[in-house]
Amino acid sequence: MIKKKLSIVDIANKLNISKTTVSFILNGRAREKRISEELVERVLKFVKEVGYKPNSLAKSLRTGKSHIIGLMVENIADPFFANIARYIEDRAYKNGYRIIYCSTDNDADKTRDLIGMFRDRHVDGYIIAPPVGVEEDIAELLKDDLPVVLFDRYFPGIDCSYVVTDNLDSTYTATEYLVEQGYKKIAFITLESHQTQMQARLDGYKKALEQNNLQSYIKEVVFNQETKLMSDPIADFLKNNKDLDAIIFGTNRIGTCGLKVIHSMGIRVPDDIAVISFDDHDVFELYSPSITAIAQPVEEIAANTINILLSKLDSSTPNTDNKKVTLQNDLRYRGSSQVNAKLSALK
Amino acid sequence: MIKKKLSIVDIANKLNISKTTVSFILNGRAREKRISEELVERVLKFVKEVGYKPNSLAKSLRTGKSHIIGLMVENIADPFFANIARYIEDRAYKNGYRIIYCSTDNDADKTRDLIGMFRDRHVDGYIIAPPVGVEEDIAELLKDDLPVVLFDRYFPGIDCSYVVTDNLDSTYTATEYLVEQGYKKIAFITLESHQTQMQARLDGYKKALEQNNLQSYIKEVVFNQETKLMSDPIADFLKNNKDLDAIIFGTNRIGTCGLKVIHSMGIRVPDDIAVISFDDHDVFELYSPSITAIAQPVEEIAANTINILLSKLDSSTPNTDNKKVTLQNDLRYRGSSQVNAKLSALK
DNA sequence: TTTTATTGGTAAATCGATAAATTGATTCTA
DNA sequence: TAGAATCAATTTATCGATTTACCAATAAAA
Repeated sequence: MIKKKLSIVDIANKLNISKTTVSFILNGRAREKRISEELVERVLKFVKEVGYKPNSLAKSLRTGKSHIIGLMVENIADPFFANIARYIEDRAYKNGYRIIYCSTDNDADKTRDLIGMFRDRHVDGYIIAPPVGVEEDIAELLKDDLPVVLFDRYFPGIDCSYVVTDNLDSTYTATEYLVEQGYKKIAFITLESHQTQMQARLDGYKKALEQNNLQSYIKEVVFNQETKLMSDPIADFLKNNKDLDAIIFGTNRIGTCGLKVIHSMGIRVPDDIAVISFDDHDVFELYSPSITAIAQPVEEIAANTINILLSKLDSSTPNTDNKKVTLQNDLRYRGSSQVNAKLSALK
Repeated sequence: MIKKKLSIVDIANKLNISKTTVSFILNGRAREKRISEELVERVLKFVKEVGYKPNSLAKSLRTGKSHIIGLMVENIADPFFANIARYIEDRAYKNGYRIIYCSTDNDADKTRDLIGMFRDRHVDGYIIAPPVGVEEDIAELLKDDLPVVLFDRYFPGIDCSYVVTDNLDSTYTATEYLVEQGYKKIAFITLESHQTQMQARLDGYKKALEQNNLQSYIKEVVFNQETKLMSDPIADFLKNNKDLDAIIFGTNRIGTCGLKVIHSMGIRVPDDIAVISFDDHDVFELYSPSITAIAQPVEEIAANTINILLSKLDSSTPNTDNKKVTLQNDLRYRGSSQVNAKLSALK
């Protein structure tokens, strides 16, 4: 007893009318097409009765619209991206859009491949946290007039909508804050990356140090899913720089990883060393004493991103210029730097 | 200069051959269809030259296969689900499948709607962490011979493949462990839920207490995205049960939330109270002293799930019986219970 | 009276692929 | 030498929708 799925033709046949009429009615074009109230009702009633739902593949093929948004994040397992994905998914869903997502791993080749796959699935819009190396592919999408919004990072040379945060300013402020508290040997441990946001974070740190004539201690770690491959270099770095009095971590991932290293080396926070991390995370809040963090406004980032895309997708709004949004981060001062601040004030 | 996308007809016309021939060649059926080597090469070369890629919508419409897997998790922002999603995505990608995902929020109506949407997009297979209330919808999918794998929970009454962990056994062991350490007033704080896995966790706790003739202290909290709405009831519960000496949390979400409450109330772990949480999380490892956790084998869960689905999708393997997998959890003993254990041994 | 509009629809083309049936020329087989 | 098989593709149907073009009958306008 295989219940074959009904098609619009079946509906039309059952009602002895043409499929065109059914299509018009189902697409709300009945009035426009002057179809009688009586027939409209009869069709709607029947359609509801048998639970007919139009095949969206066929629909997409004909209309060119898929009502799917392609979302490319660096790694869906990263809480920062997972939270953004969650918010975007919700807003999209409420607007009749679905999400196909994938993780790029910051791999340009993989990303290129994925963009290609999104294209031939005719996704209606693209939300991308792009890795370095896909500039041309993004440019290509734009050239073909496809709606694209970048987030977390962007390409300075390309005129494309994006939503980012003020990374430089945040690390600058955080570093200045540490300097004011009396810290002199402040390290910046970050991921090796040429992405705009990571560069800006580094630049903010450098700028603050330069202005205060302090030496910089920079450690760039290659990202790896395998935590150990990231911990070991950090441990080495700390061993070689025993006199550091503060560390700023460039991402939440490296922050939690760094904390584990610090922990295992028996270094006390903040008595031995003060810590600030980019991105907030439950770990930083619950660490004892809690860790100062640069919190990105996750919801705001997501909301801005999806809103820009939805307005591009909404054909009723004129295709305005690309929106470039930079949001402010929130420096959440917590015990890890403050307690020590008090201590050092007593010295 | 709008570069209209090429179709198979354009290719055929340009080469003065039939589109069917092109289709056969592109689908590797050239030999089978005895098409001359020379022509095959000419077509492949040309296709590569102009960068033609078949429209997968049209393909899906005709073949009924979409090469998309529908993934439904409770909440993609939950690290447990995000990590599973990540692994599944990778394996799927390597096998030529893409993922459409969505968060159910454990809402049966929303889930039903999403299943419907997956269906009319003709996803090839379904991976679902199902909320209570969609039994019939799952049964319907199975009746129509669609490949489905459930994970994290399942429906005892439905013959469907699933991958879960031994929840009952884990909380039983954890509770027994606390009892052995001398704890007497052990609370179980969990989410209000009728899902199999949550019930099993509760049952394991109850079983251990009963066997030891101890009183149970159970607090069920309604899940809410808004953390405060979960912290307040927990705080009330703790205030009303000041003499508790240990707590087991039913999920990572409620565990971190509970820790924050404990923290803000000035209760010390493990000196005042011992803590064990279901699901492991960076927070539990980094908390000081670190917290014992029941770690679910995330990768194994994901690997089993996607493997079962892929083998169902692989038409070459005969459609065997449904696989029902129960994996063992890993009880990671850490300071939060051990340190106190030593203390209480000294008393 | 002829033209134009309105009414209430329908038939056929189209989207871009795959699958089934067919073709005409040659070669093999009984 | 009639019939079958092989070759190398081609023509046509199909998937399930939307969209364009059209139609016959009547009413209104010029």
